[in-house]
Amino acid sequence: MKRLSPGFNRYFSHRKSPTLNSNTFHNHPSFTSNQRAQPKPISHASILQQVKHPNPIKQVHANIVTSGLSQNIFLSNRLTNSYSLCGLMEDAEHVFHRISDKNTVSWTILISGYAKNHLFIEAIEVLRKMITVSLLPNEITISSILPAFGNMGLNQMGRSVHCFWIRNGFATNVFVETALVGMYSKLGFAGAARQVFDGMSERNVVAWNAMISCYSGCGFGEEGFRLFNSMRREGFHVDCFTIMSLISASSGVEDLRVGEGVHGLTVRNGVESDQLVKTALMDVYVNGKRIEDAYFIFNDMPVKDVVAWTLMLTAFSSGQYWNKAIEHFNEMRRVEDLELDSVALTGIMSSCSDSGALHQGRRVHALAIKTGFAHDVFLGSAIIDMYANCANLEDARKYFEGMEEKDVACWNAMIVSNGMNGYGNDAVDLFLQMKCSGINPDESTLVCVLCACSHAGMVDQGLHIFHHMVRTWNIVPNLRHYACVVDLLGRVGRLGDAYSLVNSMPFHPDFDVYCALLSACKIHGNIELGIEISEKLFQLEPNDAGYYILLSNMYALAGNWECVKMARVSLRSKGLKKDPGFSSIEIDGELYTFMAGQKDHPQYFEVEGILKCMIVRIQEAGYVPDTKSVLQELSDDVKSDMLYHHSEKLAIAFGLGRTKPETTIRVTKNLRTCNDCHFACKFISKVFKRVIVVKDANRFHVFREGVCSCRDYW
DNA sequence: ATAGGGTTAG
Repeated sequence: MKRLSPGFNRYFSHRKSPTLNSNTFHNHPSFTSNQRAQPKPISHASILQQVKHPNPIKQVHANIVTSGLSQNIFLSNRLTNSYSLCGLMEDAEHVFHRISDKNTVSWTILISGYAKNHLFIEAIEVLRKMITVSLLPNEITISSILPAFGNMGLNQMGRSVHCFWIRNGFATNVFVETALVGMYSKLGFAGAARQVFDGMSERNVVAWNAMISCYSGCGFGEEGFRLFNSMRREGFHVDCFTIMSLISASSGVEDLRVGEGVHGLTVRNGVESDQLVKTALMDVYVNGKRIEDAYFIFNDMPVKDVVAWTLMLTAFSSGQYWNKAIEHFNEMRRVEDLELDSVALTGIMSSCSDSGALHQGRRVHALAIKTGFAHDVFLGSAIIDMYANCANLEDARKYFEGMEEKDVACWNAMIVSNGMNGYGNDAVDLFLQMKCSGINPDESTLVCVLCACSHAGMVDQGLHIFHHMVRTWNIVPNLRHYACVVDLLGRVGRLGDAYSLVNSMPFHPDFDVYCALLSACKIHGNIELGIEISEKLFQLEPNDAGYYILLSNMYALAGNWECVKMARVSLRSKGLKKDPGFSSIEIDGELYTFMAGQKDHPQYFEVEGILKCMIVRIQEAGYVPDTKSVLQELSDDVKSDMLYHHSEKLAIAFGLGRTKPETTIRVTKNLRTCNDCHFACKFISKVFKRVIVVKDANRFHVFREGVCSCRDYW
């Protein structure tokens, strides 16, 4: 017998210090009194059962071969299973193929192995081969293959296997039925899942959990909670899987009290120490924008894994605490034994993208290269997005062209990047190239191309692509697409066409559609239609601050200050707040964020003088404050002062003071930039001989020598 | 030998 390698030791987690020599198998704790009858197979098998890492499995494998036991079907099956469990499907296949008389168990192990490794097509293929050699799948084979149909959306195949099961008159089996519930749940057929569930003669916790998670996954969270109550009435013990399903049921509910209730349940059922439960709870609070509560749970975790760290990172990023996100990421890198993965890198990359932090983004890109993740397509699309969002289309393009593998998301990111910069023709070219390279456009592609056409005023092109994609790519247009087309038509002034599209499309118009129409009304001065749309929006969602603002802005444009006041008062009486506008600028790798009128900003003393000087200089060059941009009834002096303190101007003034002459100034704004700031930026670029890049919520504006890249069309 | 759970981009 060959000696096992010393590395074998550390894979025995349950044994403190096994002495490893050829006697190990015989000394193994699971070794029982029948050792004399069949000593070797049992010891090999029991070791295989406990070992979860590739190397010791290979050792045992070699040992089996050298002991002349390779034809033992029981051992070969176990070996196939061990390889499958640690993801080595090639080795599993290898062992499987050497079994001369494969039985149902051998086939089932291989099928379940592929399914567990999410190789569903392979799993189905093995099942097909199994049937061709005239072996009938048993109840375990069936429960192993069902998830494959669910995950692949293979509705027909799943149903036919379900029929096969019934036709063959197998006795009811809780595993198969639970797997059927899971399959129908993944396919989105909550009704079919419930039918199976109701027909079960025996139900265990797993079956209840599967049904509850089905409801929460299909968006029927309340039904999930109702089922949970029945489950408790019937006396079933709640485990952490139940809690996980309830958490995901509650994360769809806006009312955070539901989430808090589940948090309480978690504590009462003693599963609050589970790592996954904690992470899921963090997610509930993150979704409810209660980042401090999430942070509390995070800090309370005795062991923080990379997922928890990453979730916290994206929480800071989504809350626009960008510096905190960067700080958190740096902290994360210092944690010992915490390996960064592509998800973590993608998280920080998209944070850099959202904040316009180009230097930080470059650092993360370098880190991605160093850690070998630079070719991950997920991270790749985030890298493209980051360069493009930081007004660096050239680097986005360079990276994109160097990519070995591009998926549809990478193409979409590149198309949208061109669109945001106003390069409509390039965006359309990319779209055509994408089709030539064999990548199928998806629903987002259509959005990206339509936006690009819209920004560039390419109405006919846009309409053509819309109709073409719907006809030949069988893309079913959704509300987002209609909003893009409304925008496309509205921007160039075809308000009538836009309006009749809104009335004839097969959906009730939503926020995006009305907003597209409304902004067209604003651009083209159709106040009457604008007020009509604003009121519709207002009725749609009377508790959203955004709609009050829109309505009041429309009244302001019409000069109806009475109505403006009414809208503002009702806004305040409901205690609603609108999202404040802010602009950020990155200087020496640090982000500075300014809010409009924020005179208590730590850098305000530094900005104040430069700002005053900047305003005077551009006024000399012909700038006049556009007081119409202030949508409140105030004196012109007060209006001008408000305009001078818009967040973009504060950030630009700060940038002028902190950077060398001729350096490009890049500012990122969370909302759309106003008319006055746009007007002022042209003068600033000319007077101070600077290129100014303003990224607003919509697109890029590159101001150079008094002209903007958007050609005043946004 | 069999079923159910957390993070990321467009």
